[in-house]
Amino acid sequence: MTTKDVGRAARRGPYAKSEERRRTILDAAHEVFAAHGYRGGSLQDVADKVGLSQTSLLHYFPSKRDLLMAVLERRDEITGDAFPDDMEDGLVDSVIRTALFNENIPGVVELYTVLCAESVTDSHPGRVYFTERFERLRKSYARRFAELAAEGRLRPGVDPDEAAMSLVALWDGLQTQWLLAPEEVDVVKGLRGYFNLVVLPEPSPN
Amino acid sequence: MTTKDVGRAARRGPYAKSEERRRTILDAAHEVFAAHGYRGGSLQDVADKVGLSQTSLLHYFPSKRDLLMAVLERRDEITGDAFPDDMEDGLVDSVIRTALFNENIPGVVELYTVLCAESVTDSHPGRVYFTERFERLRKSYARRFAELAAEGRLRPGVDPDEAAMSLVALWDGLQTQWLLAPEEVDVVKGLRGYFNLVVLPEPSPN
DNA sequence: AGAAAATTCGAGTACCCACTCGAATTTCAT
DNA sequence: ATGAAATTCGAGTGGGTACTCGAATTTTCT
Repeated sequence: MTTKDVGRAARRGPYAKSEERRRTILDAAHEVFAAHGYRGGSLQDVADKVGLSQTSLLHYFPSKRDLLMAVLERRDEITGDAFPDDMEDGLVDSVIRTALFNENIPGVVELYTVLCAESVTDSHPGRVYFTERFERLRKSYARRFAELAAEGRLRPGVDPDEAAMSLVALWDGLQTQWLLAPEEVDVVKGLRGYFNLVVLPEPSPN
Repeated sequence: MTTKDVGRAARRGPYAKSEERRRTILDAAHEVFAAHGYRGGSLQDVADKVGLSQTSLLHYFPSKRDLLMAVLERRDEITGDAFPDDMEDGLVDSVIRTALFNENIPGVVELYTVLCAESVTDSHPGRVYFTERFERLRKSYARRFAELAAEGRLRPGVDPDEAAMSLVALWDGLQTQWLLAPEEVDVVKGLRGYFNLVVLPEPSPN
């Protein structure tokens, strides 16, 4: 027997198309939550977008809350920011590259921005996700800034922890302004400006 | 005749307690929208908090949208940030003072943060308010930074417009992180750090 | 005091919400 | 092929939503 058979029932895995269906649903939910927020978006909206009944949707994700959590996990997969450490690039280059990449996926940025602020409201299911995300990001960037400091490439007087906190804040704030006025706000420019203030140029090898 | 009398009707102003009622309702709506967002908060919640029927509430504010706009206007009155120019203080001091003040009114900060991000979603009634607010803030701060630059107190290479955009972004981003982790994030510290990087100390009068 | 206007509310409307239940249909391992 | 599991859905449940309507009550002006 390949699987547990409690009594005499034989469990069978999900069918072939199942995984693809789940991805389709997640993409639709991603759109809906980005456009209307978690509270403003409905399961019916998502089901309609997939071309599925609301009931069938709930077969894959047993509650709206579960759907949201899955969408947030998928967002992490798309952006790959769950592991901001394992880059070979330096801090500056990796941040700028991601920011440039984000310019092409405004929907993902919108989802992030909308849900992040919504999550500070009472008993929002995304609250833990964002709290932990910020904690992780601050720690990760603080380490990178500390490395730069050790190389003498951090401007004297700058605290790595504070720089990390500020970098995350600046980035998020710029994205919010960019979503409201894409023509007038340049996220990458703002981040470059901050790095120019904080990290000193690499010493020429003389 | 003191007022227009179309036909023969004699208009009478609102009664004595009316204005106070309106303020009470606005305060309750402020709380509700901060705690649950615009979409998540209901007129019933607000009415319950005031101790009024939902119908009576709609006598004062004919729609939920109107109520939100009134709340946003009231927020401006509270923080007085509609006129960030007419301060006698310097840019740095006035920003830091406001940030210190905000530490005592987390509810106002929460309302602002939640509604701002929510307003980037489809056809949100607050969208215009926040778009215009950002435009106004960026222009105002850019002028202040330009004044500093004229006095030789802006670090060389720093663009006033970019600094204004970044200051607003940093401030908002710090507030978001502060709401999610008040013990770990210090908004004032982050802002001071940025000013230390960007504006040079006043030349001693020798 | 009397009348009109402002305020209050109970009841109702039409609609949307997340979620459940039971049954029909499709897939797939044997 | 066949039977059991996975998938789908129609119908319903209980509840909430913003908002309307008509009438009762309270306030204010004359």
